[in-house]
Amino acid sequence: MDPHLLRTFVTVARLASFSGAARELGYTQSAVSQHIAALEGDLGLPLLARRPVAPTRAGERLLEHARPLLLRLDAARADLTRMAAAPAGDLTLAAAPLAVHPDTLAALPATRVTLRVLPRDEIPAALAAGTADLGIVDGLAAPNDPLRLPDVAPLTATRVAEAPLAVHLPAGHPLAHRPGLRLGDLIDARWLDAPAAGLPLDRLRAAHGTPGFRPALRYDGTDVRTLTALAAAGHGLTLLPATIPPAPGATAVPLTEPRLVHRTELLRTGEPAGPAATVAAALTTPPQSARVGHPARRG
Amino acid sequence: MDPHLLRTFVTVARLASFSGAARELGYTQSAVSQHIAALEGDLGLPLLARRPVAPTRAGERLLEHARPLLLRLDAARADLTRMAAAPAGDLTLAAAPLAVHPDTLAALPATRVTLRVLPRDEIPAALAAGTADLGIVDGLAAPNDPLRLPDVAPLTATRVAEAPLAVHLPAGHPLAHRPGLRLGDLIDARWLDAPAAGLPLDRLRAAHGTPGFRPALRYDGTDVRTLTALAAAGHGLTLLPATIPPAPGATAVPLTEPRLVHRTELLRTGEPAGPAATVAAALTTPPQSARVGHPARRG
DNA sequence: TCTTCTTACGCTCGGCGTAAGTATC
DNA sequence: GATACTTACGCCGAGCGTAAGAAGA
Repeated sequence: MDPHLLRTFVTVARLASFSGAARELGYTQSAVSQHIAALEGDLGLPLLARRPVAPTRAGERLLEHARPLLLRLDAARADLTRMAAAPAGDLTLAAAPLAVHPDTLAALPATRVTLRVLPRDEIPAALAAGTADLGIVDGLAAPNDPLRLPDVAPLTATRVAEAPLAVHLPAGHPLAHRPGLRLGDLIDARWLDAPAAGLPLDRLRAAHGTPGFRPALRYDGTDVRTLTALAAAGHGLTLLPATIPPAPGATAVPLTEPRLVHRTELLRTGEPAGPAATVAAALTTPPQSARVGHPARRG
Repeated sequence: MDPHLLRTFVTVARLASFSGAARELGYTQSAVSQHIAALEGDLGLPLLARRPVAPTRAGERLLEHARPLLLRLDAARADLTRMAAAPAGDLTLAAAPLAVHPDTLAALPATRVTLRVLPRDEIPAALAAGTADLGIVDGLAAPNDPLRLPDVAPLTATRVAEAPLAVHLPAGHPLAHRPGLRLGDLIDARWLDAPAAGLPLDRLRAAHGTPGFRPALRYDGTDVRTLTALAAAGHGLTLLPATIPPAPGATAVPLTEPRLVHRTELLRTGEPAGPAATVAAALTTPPQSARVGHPARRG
């Protein structure tokens, strides 16, 4: 269960080739073969079928363990070496598209800050890898509930804001003139599938406890204006924080049921220091802090 | 970043002693010293202060990474070796106290099942370690929201049931005759702190977004009847699923605000097989399934 | 001075590469 | 017979223990 062996195993499984993995990792074919043999011997299970190379059931299972394990291992190393590199003075902030909001932008100092907009899922990894010093993530949540975040490293999350939600519909839509909408009214509609820029449809399904919310057009970019424009053009509905204005030709109708909010949280690794601390303080109204990324996180 | 080195580091930090760690791990003092030196050299950071032995800031940070990492590594090994040990025929089910409900018990076959009641936090680890074949966990959640679970291994969670909530108060309590209660009415009350048997107070604070819910008596056991008895005796309030009858001398008043439910989920590792599959099927109404324990879990 | 961590040094064994072997297409 | 994984074997270095050294109580 040496990480080197696991890394080799994951690579072999991904490339479905021993020799390919050897090339990629800078080993000889022989070494890769020995790695896999060592793992299989250690666990007492065949992990890979040869010719063609494909994981066995046990191998599949090991992959599910190994991938997040290696991710966390890399994150740990990156986090620590970054600590050694010391405060650089400049600050990089990784933000989810919907988390970029006038209020948050106002809290930033004018200079020495780099703002990077990333899909929300990649933000914890960016923090863990040291690509960013602070992160702003967002998501759907019950009021005052913390967000659920991928667990790649020990991160501290602090509430920044919560906003009500609204559904963007083209002006001609039959429901466009309602004062408010329930999610249940919209299960059968076609929805824009924009997990990077907008809110993932899975979260809607989970919130309502049904399948449905069928995807229409998919958009993988991170541009929110594109998303509102697509909604205005009738390519599908989208649920956004009420702070986002609808594009011309569209209406934003408040969501009344269930009681969900669009929540944004500030994410940081360990204790913030230097310029990160000031920005973090500016972004967060008193506390609402909870540690995430740990079994004992609700302690 | 070899796991052996990490394990040594964690042990040294825990015992605050190189020689103690050496004894516990079966190394010589010298080897432990070399392990720590190797880690510090690799990361370029001092991790431990000597004399007295205590982690530095970087060391603290590494501990936060290393502990869950080693936990997952052990879980992976245990999971795989258990896979090798093959289906034993007998079935062990690890359940959180509040998850033991007549309905769930009715779904169990009469024989060849061992039921172990554990604190809810230990159940994922028990599954990962192979101490149990299936788990039943519970918690507070918004309706149709999945539970948040510690992330020690790739586990599959399936909804079993959701129940409304009720506050148990002694019969003489001023609020005991209300038809329903809001959580906000009870912030300043004294609460039973029983994280193993009942619901952790932290979850109440998170749900209501305030501190408060001050702990009165703490109870660390897993016996629900003890908990209801303590509430009846006036040692503090407690929030329980409405399916749990109050003890004599207490009343259970439904919780109306916020809209939370007591949710129970079935937990299993990988694909269920053998007797575990039948029990799993009996416990779960159609699907409501979501994978947990993975960065990509909301994919 | 005693305890505890560090450093020096030699040995062993794990793990890599080279090269020969074997199985599958 | 070509390709791709396995096995044999020798070499090097990582990592352990023994033992001597240094530093704090």
